[in-house]
Amino acid sequence: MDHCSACVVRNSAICSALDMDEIALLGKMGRHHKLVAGQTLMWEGEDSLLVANIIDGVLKLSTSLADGREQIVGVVYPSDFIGRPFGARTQHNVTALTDAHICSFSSSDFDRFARAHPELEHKLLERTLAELDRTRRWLLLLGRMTASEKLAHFLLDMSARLVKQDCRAAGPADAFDLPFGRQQIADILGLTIETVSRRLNDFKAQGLIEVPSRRRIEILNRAGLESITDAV
Amino acid sequence: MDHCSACVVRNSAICSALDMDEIALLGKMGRHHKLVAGQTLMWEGEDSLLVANIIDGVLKLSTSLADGREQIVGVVYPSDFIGRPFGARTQHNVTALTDAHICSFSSSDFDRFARAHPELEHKLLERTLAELDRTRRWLLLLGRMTASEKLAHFLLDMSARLVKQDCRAAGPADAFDLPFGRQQIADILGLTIETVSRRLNDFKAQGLIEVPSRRRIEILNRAGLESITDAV
DNA sequence: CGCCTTTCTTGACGCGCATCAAAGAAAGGC
DNA sequence: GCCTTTCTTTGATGCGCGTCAAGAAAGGCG
Repeated sequence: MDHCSACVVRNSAICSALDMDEIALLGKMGRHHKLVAGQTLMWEGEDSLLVANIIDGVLKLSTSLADGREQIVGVVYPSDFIGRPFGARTQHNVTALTDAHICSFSSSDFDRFARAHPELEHKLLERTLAELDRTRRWLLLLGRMTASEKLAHFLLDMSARLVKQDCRAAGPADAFDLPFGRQQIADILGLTIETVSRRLNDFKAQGLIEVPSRRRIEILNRAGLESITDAV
Repeated sequence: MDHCSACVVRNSAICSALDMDEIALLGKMGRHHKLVAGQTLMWEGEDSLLVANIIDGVLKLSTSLADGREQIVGVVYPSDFIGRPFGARTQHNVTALTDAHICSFSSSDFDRFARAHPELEHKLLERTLAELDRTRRWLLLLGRMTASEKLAHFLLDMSARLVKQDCRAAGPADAFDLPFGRQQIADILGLTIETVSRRLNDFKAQGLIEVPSRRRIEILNRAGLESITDAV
């Protein structure tokens, strides 16, 4: 796979830990893959057979209860890594939210390669530590915040992640398109779709945001949103 | 520090990745430390100056909001590892729940040593991946479970972790002492202390558990508790 | 042992968010 | 273009859990 030299995430994915020769070696084991929005790549509970780098698109990690209640436990973006190396069972579903490109490896191939390349493992460790920090902050959100606080937090977080890559000419500075529908926002924040809709309209009524189309958000008053998350 | 050869967690802590020579080297950098119950070892937001292995005792990781709401985001037991290697800021408070012994290292010493010893980093990676899996399941609990489901889950989880090390002669099989007070259980589950107390008494009234003293739990009907967590 | 502090329980009450229901808006198919 | 399907909004209602307020039990300590 000589795609690697042209890969758009080559300098930000974990591959950046490797030199040219190593990349070539790893590249031979990788398979480029295309996912359509809605497609599920891995299922909760099944053996962990593959891992992958996200080249393009957004995917969700989710778990659910027997009666259908669902919780999104992670969202991954280009250059992120998905899958569970080192022999455990997959703990959550992995589903594409948008059309996506990934570069996948067989778990066993990847595990073997990683153990032989400490720099790669180190990169993976740093990513995993950062993801653990982020997930722990999320516990605070789910366990202790009100619906408004959750949503304000969510919007600010999304703007931090999404604004840069959104280069629409017109419109105010803090504008972006969410890769989520209302139900998915609810599944991220531990709310119902109705509550998400209502609080979003409250924000609109307060002049904090504008919602020109279903998935588009424009932040009109960032300080106002921040004051909601400040937890006086 | 020649304590290492006599260390009780030597075969289960991350040190188990190392051979005798390496352990001796790492041991020289480590300092044995004693904590009393309630003592806070690290503070949210401060620079990450040390990491440590837990030798004995139980500690909590917690974050809080400006108005005092608190969420426990992790609980660590003997042989677990605490602190944030590789240069980030500490994201949560670390507080001893019981008297505790730890073996601590300066972050910078440890980072340098770890980067030079891939086997150690690998062990740390496996631990971090497992902790991330556990934390993500916790998201499901906080985001989507009712108070009773949360508590039943909690009790079963605690029994899995605590029963083995509790060798009190008398009493039924599934008996253990929690290292938590009611408030701490509430802070783990995203509830209030009153709700914890009420649901616990419900379980008692249903004959599922017995609570002979404040911190002691005896599971009388495990299947009954499990059916609560099954989410029909 | 008695006093004091801390922790836990119990009750009354109300709010926030879920639930149930239905209408409205956007998107996709042909 | 119209029709169907899917997603979102809006309204009415109710329950679960939080909040507020005592009171009871358990520890700690002189």
